[in-house]
This record gives sequence, structure tokens and C-alpha cells, in this order.
Amino acid sequence: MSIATVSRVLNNQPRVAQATRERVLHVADELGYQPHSFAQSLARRQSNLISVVVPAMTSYFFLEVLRGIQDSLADSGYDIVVHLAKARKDAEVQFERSLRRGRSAGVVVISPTVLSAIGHRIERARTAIILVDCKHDDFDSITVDNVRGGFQATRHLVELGCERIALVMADPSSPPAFDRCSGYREALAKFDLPYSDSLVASSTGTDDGFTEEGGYRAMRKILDSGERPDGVFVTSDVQALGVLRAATEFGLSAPGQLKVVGFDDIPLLRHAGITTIRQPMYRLGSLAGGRLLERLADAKLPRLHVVEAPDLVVRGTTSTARAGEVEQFPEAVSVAAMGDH
Amino acid sequence: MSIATVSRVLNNQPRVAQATRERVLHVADELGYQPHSFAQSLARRQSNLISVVVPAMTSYFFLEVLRGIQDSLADSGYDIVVHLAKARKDAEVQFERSLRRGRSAGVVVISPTVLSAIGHRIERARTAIILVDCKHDDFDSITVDNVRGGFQATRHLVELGCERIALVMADPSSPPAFDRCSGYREALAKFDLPYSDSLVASSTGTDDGFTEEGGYRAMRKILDSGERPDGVFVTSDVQALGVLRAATEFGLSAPGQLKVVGFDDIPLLRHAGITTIRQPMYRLGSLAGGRLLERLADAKLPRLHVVEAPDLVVRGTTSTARAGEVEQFPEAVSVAAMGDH
DNA sequence: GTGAAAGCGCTAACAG
DNA sequence: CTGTTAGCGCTTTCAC
Repeated sequence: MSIATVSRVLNNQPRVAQATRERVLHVADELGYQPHSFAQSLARRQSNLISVVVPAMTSYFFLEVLRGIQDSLADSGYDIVVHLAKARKDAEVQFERSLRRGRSAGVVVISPTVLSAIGHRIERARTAIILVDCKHDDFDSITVDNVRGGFQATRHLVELGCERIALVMADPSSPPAFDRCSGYREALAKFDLPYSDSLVASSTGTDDGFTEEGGYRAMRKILDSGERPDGVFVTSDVQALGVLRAATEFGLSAPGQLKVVGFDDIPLLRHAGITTIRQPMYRLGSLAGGRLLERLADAKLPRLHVVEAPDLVVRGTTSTARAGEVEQFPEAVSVAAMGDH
Repeated sequence: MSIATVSRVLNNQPRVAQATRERVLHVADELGYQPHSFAQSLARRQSNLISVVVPAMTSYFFLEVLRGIQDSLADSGYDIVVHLAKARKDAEVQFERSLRRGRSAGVVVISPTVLSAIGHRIERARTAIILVDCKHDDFDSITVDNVRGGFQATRHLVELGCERIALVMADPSSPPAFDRCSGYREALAKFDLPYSDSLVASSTGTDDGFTEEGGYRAMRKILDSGERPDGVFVTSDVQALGVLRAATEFGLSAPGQLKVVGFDDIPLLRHAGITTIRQPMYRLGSLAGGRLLERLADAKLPRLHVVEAPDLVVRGTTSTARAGEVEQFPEAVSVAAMGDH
């Protein structure tokens, strides 16, 4: 019984006698033997590690996406190494590390903060790479249609009769925030409502401004300037919390004097009754994991850009009818596959 | 210039001429050379991977703890592999995998769900193991004093004049929930308040009952039975949300007719104004990471059991004074070091 | 100071 | 079907 035979059995290779196979399996089980994955990787010239690079945002978004990735990779034999990138510069370092030193088979990069930091460096990578929540022509990406989300939110406000619709956005350098803003402007244009700079404020700072405090300050800015919007689209639920706080300070309550639409639909915040645009976070993760597996199996696959559609979820901040009950308006998912350039 | 010399330089070993060293460094940098970590691990007979086993709870708790671990390990050269244990049985499998197949240098196991599932199996491990949020004599552990937290919460209610204090707890098989309950009973005893089964309800199900729905159902049960508590301690903020919802349905508002104290102090829920017992989640993680590093450096260290003290944070559900403002009553941290048995 | 050589634990031809 | 023989890329004695 040679070591080679054992290897064959453990890897379910054909040319082994049934008797030998059983004997090996039996002994291996008895000894609690586990192949050394590093040695395997070295000999096979392929890793069983997949890196997930995420920004240090303490957000629920990351958690859900990670869950999706993890689930989709559960039976694949790959283990997941998480690289939390604290700062922007850190993201670059983390990425390089995960790519080279860690010898991952593939990498999932979540969120645009990271992408913009990595920039061109990302291009020369030979590993399988999937982008989540950010887009780049050279890599597969799984994103949410933020423009459409912004449009839906704004349209909802228009349909409710709002005529002075404000926008509280996060740091404009964050692609999702920027895109949601674009949707807002598109909707205004489509419904013949004027765009006014004084109705728009962006919150910056920690987590690209996706914070309660950021939302609060941005809304204060608008209100302090004397503007009195009758509706406001906020680029995240967390910020919407701050917007509501600012509104309350000015004696404005939702949905009466001010209708508010957020973005994300964070489960933990459902009780707050914020009308919002739901992102399929878990799904983004599982799609990314699935695609990574496909690409790992065939590196020559054409680039795939999946764009998931967000849903409007109506709650208390825009509607008094059946308060507490969740109405949904799911829309179809659009997938765009494009060949290489 | 041999491969051995290069290895020496890259590992900062002494016996190398300065000139050679610089030349190697220069070329390495130019080529963007990165040592293959698997090969290193194999040759050195030691891993650079640390496994973190977490329950699949979609909770903020895990995220914060992970952040703490990650930060404390940032400059150590270790990478983190995350093992999400979906089900209880899964936890065991994940653990075995992380321990053997993955050849981790060390493991951090978060949360008791996982521990109870692993049980005795964990004992024969030779790897460095740190437990977070659960305790076992054979391993280092970092926990929060849940009994004390439960006591503090209940005492706070007593001091506010409550005489019929209810308890809404999660699945009693969850150690944290159980301990918080113990603290509740201790406080009742100390302040000469009778304990009544009809004032206690536990929520079970998903995530060990640490859910909004779980809290809602448990509170409904108490209220439906005709009990009219004037205060309630809930074993988590998420559950407290459900408790408040149930109370509202019965026309009880906080803090007027019913004072509510939760547990956790989840940042995302601060706006809800729930008085709560704060857990230092991030700190648990960074302590765990730090301790792991210590143990990795010296396996013969005596067992260390760190018990962090939680803090009472008074908010709107128990106080009308200065609503919105956060008062804190931090208490000292207690650390208990015990030798091996 | 530096190089040659022997593995680390496993896989993958290549013979038998 | 099974054993032998090379490595995978790096570290580490042990000579020189």
C-alpha cells in the first residue's frame, strides 16, 4: 500500500481496487486523517482559498453579502479568507496580499470604495475576480441598479403628490450614492419637476457618509437654508434615520409634512417604518459566489455583468394606509451578458 | 546567488552581506515577488491562517467581534478564514475542518451555539483556541458578565420603582440568555421582589429567539395571560423592539406604563431610544485576537478567562428626563486568570 | 557569508 | 490496479 494509492482513494480517482479502497478509507477514518490542504494546493498548483475583500464599513450590507457568498461556496471545498480593508490605502494592500501572498484561487471584491482605491492595479491580475456592488469592464460584476432605485424612489414621491423633492445623498464619490442621485434627477426630469441645488445635500465622513449623523447634518443643511421640501429621497436607511430626526426638530413629521424614502431595507430597521428601496443583498453575494465558481471552472468565460433590480417597499414614512404592513412592488431582474472587448 | 540566500534576506535573517541583501530586495521589489504562503507554511510546519468559527446569526454582534479580531491581528501576518456555521451540526463539521484540514494556527470560536454543538470534541485539539461569548474550563475565553448585566438591568427597573418586573428571554438553552435570566432572578431576590413564572416568557426559534418576532410573541404571551408588568427586562435589543410592539398593541407605552430595558446596545438601534445593557463587542474580538497571539507564542500559558463588564445605558424606555441623551454608568472590568487544573 | 541538499505532505505522470 | 519517482516553492541544517 503506497502513499500514491492512498492519495488516489482520497481523491476518488478510478483505478483502485474496491477492497483496497475500503481498507484505506477505513484506516483513514480511524486515524481521523485529514489531508494537509497546503500541501495539496502546492502539489496541485491550485488554491482552495477564496478571498473576500470588503471595506470596513460596519454595515449590515457586507454581512448579508458575505452570507450569500459563503452559502454559495459551502459545498465547493473552498474556504473563505476575509480581508477587511480599514482605509482606502489599506484596501490596496489587502487586495495585493489576497491576490499574491495568499494565493487565492479567486477574489470577490465588495464595494466601490475598494475598487476606486485599487484602480488600475486590479487589471493585471490573473486570478478570477468578481466585483460586487461596483462595476468595471474588465471583470465580472454583480450590482444593483442604483439609478433605477433612485428613479423608483423619486417617482413614488411624485406619485404621492410631492412637488419639492429633496435629495440627501452620501459622499458623491461613492458610485452607489452617485447613481442613486442620477436616478433622482432622471425622475425629476421625466416628471417635469425642476432640479434645485438647494434641495440637495450630501453627507460625507465615516463610511462614505452612510451614517445617521451624516443624514442628520445633510437634512439640517437643507432645512436651515429655509427650504421646505415635501418629500425627500435618502440614499440609505441609516441616513434616513438622521433625516427624520432633523425633520422632527423642525416640527415636520412623516408622512404628513414630509414624505421620506430610504434605500437598503435593513431588516433591523423595519420597525422604524421607513419606506425604502430594497436591495437583494444576500442574492448579490450568492450570485457572486456562483459566478466565481463558474469562472474558476472556465477562465475563458466572457465577462458577465449582472444587474439586479431593487424593489420599492412602502411603509409609514410615505403612507398612512395600513401602517405597519409591508407592500411590495417587485420588478423583474435584468441580466446583461457582454462579450469581451 | 542561491535560493537559500534569497530566503534568508526575505526572512530578515542575520548572516547575509549587506550588499547582497540590498540587491535581493531590489530585484524582489522589481519583480513584485511575493513568497508563496502555502509553501512557506509547509516548510516551516506552521500555518499563517487563523480560523474564526461563527454561528450564522445575521447579527451585528458577530460583525463587531470579527472587526475586533481582525484589527488585533492586522499586523501579525495571519490571515483570517471565516467559517460560518449554519446549523448546529454544521458547526461541528466546520470546526473540525478549520482545525485539521485548514491547518489553522489557531481558532476563535464565537458564540455558545457552536460550543455546545462541538462539546467534547473540542478538547482533544492541540491548536490554540480562544472562546468568545462562551466559557469552557479547558480553553481561554473572553466573555461578558451576563449575570451581572441581567442584574444591572433589573436593579435599574427596581430603582425606578417597578414592582412587577417581567422577563422576556431568548432560548434558555443559549448560555447568554440563561445567564441574563440568572441576573434577573438575583436582583429580584436581593430587592425582595417575588419571582413569578407568569411574568417570564422565552422566545425560541431562529437565532435562538434573538429576534423581533420572538420578543413580540413572548411579550404577547405575558400580556395575553392578563399580567400587567410595570417593567420588563428583555435579553436583547432586537427582542425589545418586538416587546414594544406588543406593548403598544395593549395600549401600554414606554416609559409611562411600562419601562423596558434591553441588552446589546446595537448602534443601528440607538434611535429607538431603548435603555439597554451595553456589551463591548469590538473589545471582545480584539481581546480574543490578542490572546490568541499570546498563546500562539507560548502554548504553555495558563488558561485565561476574561470577563468584561457590561454597562447600563439609560434611554427613553425608562426615562423621560433629557430624552435622546445618553447617560452611561460604566463599571469596572474584571479579569480572572486561573491556572490549569 | 553563501550554496548544496534534504525535506514539508501531497499529487501526478510513468512504469510495471 | 499499484508502486516508483519527480517535483510544487520554500526553509533549514550543514558544509565550504
